[in-house]
Amino acid sequence: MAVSARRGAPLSLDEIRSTALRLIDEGGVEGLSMRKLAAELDVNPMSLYHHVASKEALLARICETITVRLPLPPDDDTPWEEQLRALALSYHRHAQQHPAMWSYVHNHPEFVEDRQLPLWQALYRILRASGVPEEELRRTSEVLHAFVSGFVFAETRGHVTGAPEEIEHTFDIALDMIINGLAAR
Amino acid sequence: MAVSARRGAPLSLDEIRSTALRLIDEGGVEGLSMRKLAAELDVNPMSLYHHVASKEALLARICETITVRLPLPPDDDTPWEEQLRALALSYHRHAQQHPAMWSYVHNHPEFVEDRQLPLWQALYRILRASGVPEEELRRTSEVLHAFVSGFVFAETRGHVTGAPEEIEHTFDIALDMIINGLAAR
DNA sequence: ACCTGAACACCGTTCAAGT
DNA sequence: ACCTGAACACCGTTCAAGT
Repeated sequence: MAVSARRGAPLSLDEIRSTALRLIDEGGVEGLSMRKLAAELDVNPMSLYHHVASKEALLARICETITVRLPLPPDDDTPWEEQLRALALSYHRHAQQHPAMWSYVHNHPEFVEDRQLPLWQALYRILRASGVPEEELRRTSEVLHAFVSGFVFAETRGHVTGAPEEIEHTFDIALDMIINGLAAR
Repeated sequence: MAVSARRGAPLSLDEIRSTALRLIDEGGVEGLSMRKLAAELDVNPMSLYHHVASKEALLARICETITVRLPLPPDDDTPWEEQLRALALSYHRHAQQHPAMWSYVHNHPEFVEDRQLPLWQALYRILRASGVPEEELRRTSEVLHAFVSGFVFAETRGHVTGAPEEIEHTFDIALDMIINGLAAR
């Protein structure tokens, strides 16, 4: 039987992951170290490596979990403009909840590039509804994602100025530009 | 007189800066360490701190120099659409020359947020020509910058797929969307 | 004025050993 | 099976000492 030096339950991947996300929310990704995480879990640093191959692998796991949690607009018959807006707003809101982790995702798009992810499937569906031809879906979705995540990232970094309502308004303007640009295609 | 352990000329800020930029071009910002930089300059790591307050301060200096080097479209009477396109293309080309450093700038927009910088002055001028009212200049320029640098960053991170010509085409589409979105305002 | 060596307080991770 | 301690190869930076 494993001897836990700290409490009854043994260390679990889930516990590692959620504690790491909390520390990241509090102090940024650069503030997370395997040693601090272990201390927070009241465990030897090396114990973590029994559940996770490396720090990078742990961050990849966290990327997965927050990406999967992103709420998506329902597939109903509301106009595509509204659905696209809803998707972008959901992304925005979710990023504001975990800004440091979304910055990390933004810096490591490889963790989110799988086109089978619900995020991309939803975006494809909405773009099809807007009239984007099948062979342009990939390209157009890449552009839109770059725009939205670029904006959200800039906001996270304090590069969008003004009071909160003003920033909200700026985000609306950004969305209008995207939607107008798509419609004028 | 200072005793240089390595050669005739004493260490200079310029030499530190250009060598650091070269190392960053070769191995990314995360591949740069003060110790490696010192080794490359054939100098004791601590000598660097006589010319630069910290690693962060050095990176800030490098941000400045590459930002200033960005070529800007001339202030002539070509249509605003063309000038905006030229500015974005210049940004794009310049970022491709120093991708790692531009990624760093993207992650640290505070080094580039001074509105007196030629980059912003040029963008303001072009947006005025496009009919954006004075009180919307800041907001609109923030959105455009977020879009363009978001796209360029995604490309740098390999998140825009396809052969080089195809990526070029995707960038064109992105610019069309921005210009159409602006024109439809 | 400019440079240096030793030292401090951190990292991520390997490896052999414990239960 | 799970956990640990010591150790390795790195960091950025402070500080006192050299010329």
